[in-house]
Amino acid sequence: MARARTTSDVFNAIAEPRRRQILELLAVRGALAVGTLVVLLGHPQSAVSKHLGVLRKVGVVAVVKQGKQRVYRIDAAHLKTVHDWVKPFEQLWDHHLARIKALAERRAQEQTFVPNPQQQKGPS
Amino acid sequence: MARARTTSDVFNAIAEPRRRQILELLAVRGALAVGTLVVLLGHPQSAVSKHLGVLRKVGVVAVVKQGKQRVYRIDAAHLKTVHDWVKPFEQLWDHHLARIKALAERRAQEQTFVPNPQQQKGPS
DNA sequence: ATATTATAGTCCGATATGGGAATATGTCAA
DNA sequence: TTGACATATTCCCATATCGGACTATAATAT
Repeated sequence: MARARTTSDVFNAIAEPRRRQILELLAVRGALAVGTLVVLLGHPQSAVSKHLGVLRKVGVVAVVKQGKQRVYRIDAAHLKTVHDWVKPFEQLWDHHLARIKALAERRAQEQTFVPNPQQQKGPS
Repeated sequence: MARARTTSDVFNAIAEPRRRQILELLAVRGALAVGTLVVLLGHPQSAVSKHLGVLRKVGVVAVVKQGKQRVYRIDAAHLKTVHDWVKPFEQLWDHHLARIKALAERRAQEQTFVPNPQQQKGPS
């Protein structure tokens, strides 16, 4: 098996910096035609279209034909997926949990509970 | 150029589902030795170690030697990067912005302002 | 010193990029 | 119809995986 498809997941889709940049622009300006994005980003049209293609397949952006242009806008629902995932980690940096972390670290030793030590293959 | 390194970015690091799973476990249990993770995840030790390696290089986890075990814990600061990035998009789904989106879409037409139409190569 | 345990790292192979160039498709205009 | 414009798609290629099997390294026990 190789690396996962960029179109398999929002997480994979936003791993690419340029794709994130596109989303940022769409968020700020509301909706943009490909040509506008090409100008704003300064990347070749080919690249922009391909990135938009990935974002489209994942569902994080939606298109609307408008004459010969295609206007893209964000479909934030899928970004919410990412948000919902990181959100729970918030507490780990929000509060000064440094001390609690240290505590957990010490506790990890006794808790290590390795039921089946040195197991090379996963269980059925 | 090919795909970006998984170690280049937190975004790239968390693109992998198993890596996300590891972070979830570490968040809940506080800190865990590799062996424990191997058991909990059911993946071969080799794979777990490699994923931990990626997370380590990105800085989202930290290790502490404890005898012959290595106890990993989350270093949430780097996850905050992701959080800070998606956060601004929150408003796009929080409120029923459907109408506003539609408005922006219509507005996009006039606003399309393509200063240099059909530009295959990016500017210097 | 030697064996054992806990992890990390290497080698291999199949696969999915992402960029550039060129081309295809689709839409409107004359 | 023919042509120009806006986008999407295809080709080619260098590269970075991810998993599995195996090996190397480190720490502890005997």
